[in-house]
Amino acid sequence: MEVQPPEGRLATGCGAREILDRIADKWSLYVISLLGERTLRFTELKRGIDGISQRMLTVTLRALERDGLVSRTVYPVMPPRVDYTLTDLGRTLLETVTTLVGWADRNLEAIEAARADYDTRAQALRALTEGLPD
Amino acid sequence: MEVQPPEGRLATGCGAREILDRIADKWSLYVISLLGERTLRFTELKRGIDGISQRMLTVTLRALERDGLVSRTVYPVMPPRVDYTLTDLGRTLLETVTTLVGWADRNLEAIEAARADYDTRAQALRALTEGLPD
DNA sequence: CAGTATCCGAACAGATACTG
DNA sequence: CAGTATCTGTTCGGATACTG
Repeated sequence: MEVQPPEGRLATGCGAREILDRIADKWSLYVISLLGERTLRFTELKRGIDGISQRMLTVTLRALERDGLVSRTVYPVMPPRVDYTLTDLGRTLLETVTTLVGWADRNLEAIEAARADYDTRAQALRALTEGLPD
Repeated sequence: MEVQPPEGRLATGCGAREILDRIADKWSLYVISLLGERTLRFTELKRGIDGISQRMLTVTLRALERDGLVSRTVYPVMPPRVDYTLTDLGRTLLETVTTLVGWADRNLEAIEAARADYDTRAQALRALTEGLPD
């Protein structure tokens, strides 16, 4: 993978925005992270992603499959068995996604502190404005 | 920043999910990317992010400010002037975000090809199923 | 097990009008 | 310039019921 000289600044105007919106949502990030470790079945993914509903997992997996990031293998057995794994393209995303997820994990407290601080200030400001004439 | 041994697997269950959902949306990513280059004013950001509405830019900036990723400086002049810049915390996100945005940019075509392929297969499958008895 | 289908409330996001 | 406020259509996403 070489450097892309003609890129330079962000292509905010082009179709990259739509792509980003697809892959950079919380469920997709977690699916990619988990599949980065190994191939998983539907239920394993569901158990691995706390709080995801069956519907959202299905929707997310279909979108990732459509985008060519995840491949889906159906075994015609009873009970059914479906394996999900990252494609080569999907694997090129893995490092970035892992970094991002790790960042969120490490900076959880800092962000929550910032929020508490912001909320306190906002409330203090509101108290000052309270009952003031227009 | 040292390695975090107790992390190990993904903390999918904890509050990191909510954090990810906040920062990993298309507008936040673009705002962070742009502010990574330099401090910008509201209108400069708006012009730099193609397709964002005034409302969404405001909402996004407020959220990023609340999370302690972006700082907002108001100059009490007329006409008003407000500068937005990344905080130290925000700057720790920059490299990852830049990588992600760059990835989306570079792989636009591959993804669109995958989609076209998927859609073709889906349609072919539907054609086979067409009019079949239950 | 691995889904699909449907319903429905909640959150999101654009358009528009107004303001210090 | 840099917003806020409001209204409204759209999408998201959970709950539930059903299936090969």
